Amino acid sequence: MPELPEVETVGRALAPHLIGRTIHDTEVRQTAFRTKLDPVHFATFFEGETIDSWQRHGKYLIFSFFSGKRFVLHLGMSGSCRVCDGTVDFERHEHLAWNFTDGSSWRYSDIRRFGQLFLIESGEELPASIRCLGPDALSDDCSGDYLKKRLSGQRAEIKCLLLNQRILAGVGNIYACEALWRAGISPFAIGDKLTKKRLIVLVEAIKQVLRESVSCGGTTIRDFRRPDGSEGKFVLHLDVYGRDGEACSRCGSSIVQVMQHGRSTWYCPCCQKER
DNA sequence: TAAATCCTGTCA
DNA sequence: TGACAGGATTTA
Repeated sequence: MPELPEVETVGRALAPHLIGRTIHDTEVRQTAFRTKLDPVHFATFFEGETIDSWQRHGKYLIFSFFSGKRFVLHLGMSGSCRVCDGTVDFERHEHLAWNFTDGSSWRYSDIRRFGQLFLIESGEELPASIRCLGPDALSDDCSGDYLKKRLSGQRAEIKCLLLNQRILAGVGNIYACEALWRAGISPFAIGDKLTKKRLIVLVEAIKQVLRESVSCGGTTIRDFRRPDGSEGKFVLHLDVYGRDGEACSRCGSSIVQVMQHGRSTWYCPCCQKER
């Protein structure tokens, strides 16, 4: 699913259609997501609420209402949103709708239903899973200094550590592979053993690849769609992800795919070094 | 720290 | 038909 650039793309595209709009009612066609949804609570929570602002932390979108309530959405592996006219037919995996008083409708579809939705009352704190997130990967708090301290004593491989949202929020499988390639760091390097100098390079690579992807509207591998239905174009700029057998664009060696703790990793064995 | 799990779809 | 898919949590 959506990693940081895809979530940012969704938030930016939705914002003009949501901010300042008032929800008239909702439709719930499916309740079984990662977080089970109570349709009655869902309906009463949103009715009459007007959206004030949105923000993103890692892969989570947080919508705030003027009332002080908040709605947190995580797109899981296959979640996507669109805004359409309220009279438009639901698509096969379109499970939720927020119908605005102006006749438009915000739809949420999620093929695999791994999405998470949290309804936060005014004054209530965010769920622990969000409070425990590491700094957003694009924020100033994400620095070589921070990573050096945070990875101290971490004996896992750096690829796996980058996927840990409690360390850094927003990086997923695609951008972990891409950032490590850009930084010339092996996915098998042990977190604790990376020098501060190399972590500074890594942080810059992470931010660079994320920013470039945001400017391309994210990466579409298969499911991801921007709210206007278009695909994320960063797929054209991937150097290693999904490119096993192809030549490394830096050194010409063959890109290799391996399974690393249950997730695919693509890397160049020649120019990505453990030390 | 690793594997299993939630679910549907696609590809080899 | 089985393996795998952009994720995160629970369990062993």
